[in-house]
Amino acid sequence: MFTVGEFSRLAQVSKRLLRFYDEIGLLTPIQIDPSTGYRYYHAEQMTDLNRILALKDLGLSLDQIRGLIVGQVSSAEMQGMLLLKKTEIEQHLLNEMARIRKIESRLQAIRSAETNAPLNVVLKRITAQPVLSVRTMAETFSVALDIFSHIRAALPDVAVNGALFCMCHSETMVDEDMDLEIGCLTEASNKTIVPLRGGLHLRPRTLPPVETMATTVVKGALETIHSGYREIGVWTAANGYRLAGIPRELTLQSPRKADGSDLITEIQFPVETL
Amino acid sequence: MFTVGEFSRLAQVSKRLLRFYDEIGLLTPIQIDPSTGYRYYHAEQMTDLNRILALKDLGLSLDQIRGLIVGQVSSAEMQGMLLLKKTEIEQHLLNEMARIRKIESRLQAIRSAETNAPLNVVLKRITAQPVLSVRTMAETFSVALDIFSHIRAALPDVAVNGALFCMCHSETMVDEDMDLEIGCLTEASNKTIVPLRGGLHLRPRTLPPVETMATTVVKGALETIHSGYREIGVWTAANGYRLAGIPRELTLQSPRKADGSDLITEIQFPVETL
DNA sequence: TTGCTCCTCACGTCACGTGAGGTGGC
DNA sequence: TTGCTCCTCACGTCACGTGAGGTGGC
Repeated sequence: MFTVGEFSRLAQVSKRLLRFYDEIGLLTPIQIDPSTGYRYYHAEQMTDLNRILALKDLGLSLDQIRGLIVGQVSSAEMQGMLLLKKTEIEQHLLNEMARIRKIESRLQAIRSAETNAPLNVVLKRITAQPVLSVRTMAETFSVALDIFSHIRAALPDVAVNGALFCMCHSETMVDEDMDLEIGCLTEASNKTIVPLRGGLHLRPRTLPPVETMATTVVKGALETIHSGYREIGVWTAANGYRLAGIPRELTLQSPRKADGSDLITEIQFPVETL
Repeated sequence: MFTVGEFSRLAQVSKRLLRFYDEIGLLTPIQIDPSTGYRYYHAEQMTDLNRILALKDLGLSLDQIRGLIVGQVSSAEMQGMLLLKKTEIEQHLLNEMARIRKIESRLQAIRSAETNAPLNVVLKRITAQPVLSVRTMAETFSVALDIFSHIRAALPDVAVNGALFCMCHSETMVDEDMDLEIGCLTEASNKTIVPLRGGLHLRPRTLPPVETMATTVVKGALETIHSGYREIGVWTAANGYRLAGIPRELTLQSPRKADGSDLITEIQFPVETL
């Protein structure tokens, strides 16, 4: 029979841990003095404690361990739990390795540039986006700009909220004869069709969700937006990803200055791991 | 200018996160309505948020990130933090891989035995142990048993507390001509020398700490204790460790029955990773 | 009026660590 | 009496998630 202090020293765990396991009913001392509340442990309980510690070491939660101790679990269920835990840890390992790659690419960037460059690219999971949009062929870039202003004219409040977007469905990234989709974010319930100047119509649609988007925010006129694409390209290569799909450009702030230098755009590019 | 709801949708994060980052001063909206408390975010703040998310993605804590944002950190310091984080994660990876090996060996044990065998072996870090001990050559096993009973006679209270231990310093694990160290755990302040029957003396000493001990608890007479050693041997091999040093046997409960079947012993075996 | 968004508490999460404040036996 | 152990609260950790309960504008 050992007191908490003795038992904790022999087991090389903290007294607090023993009291805590008593409190949550994981390991109750065989005897508790009713007047003083002193806990007394028996030598055989070391086996129980070891079992708990071993299961904890496998990564199971105390709740799961209690389940194993009280309700007898079949070996099949035990296998299931362990397999589940194993895949969980394996997934975790992959994430951690990706994290290391990111850190390394960051370190590389610091060393090569000797500057604390802004850290712009972030991975995000993007949910399905209800939009009102129009898809059309644009021979030149100014056609796209015209459609933008037509939308702003038709939906003045949207122009303020800055939820316009643009996608280029063309395979090649040329600046002429582009298959463009242009529109604005909306709610799922909005099913209206909005006519635009020039005979085009905004129609309701839902952009599919994307598991991993590499995103970055660019401030400046449309002509400078390629810098954002370059940044995403460099980042994905350095971090073990590859571009996978067509990008979206999201206007966070429409320009008010004549030169468009106060435009703020978020670029979203689907990526996948190599 | 966006409200929390709009900004959270655009950024694909929760509103709670934005309010929380405001609360802890990580990302304050550029404007807060004094009467309603409504938060308003500017499009440019998306860049700040992205920076925070990117740093978080590297594994930095919000506290560290705030440090980076408020007090400008030099690129050298940044490198230091990232390198530290990287080694931290690498260590973590090793631990997780060891955990997977343990799970696999557990699964193997379940499948081969088709039984939910007791899970006995636990790794522990053992601190330095102040002891009173005697070291001597024992020709036969019964000499060791005699020394045990001499110690119990000299220190009756220790016999109750069950803190006797035994180590075999001999290289080979034969049962004759063993270089034995036998004694009991004590406090660091205890510097007494205890004479035993037979002319031997217990002297104060400190057993060195051991980083990783594979430990198991065995109930039964001394003759059955080899089962514990076998268990540790199998376990270490299956989990990617190797025996490294001399084991300790710790008596958790001295036998009171004549056949010694109520003896409870903990075996501690130093191990290291392969 | 109904529905929608906004707000501020404030508890819950997970497995304990760390005092605070008090007691009992040598 | 001093020192040591034991006890029971109860807060802190980390980064939010999740209601509860109430408000303001269409």
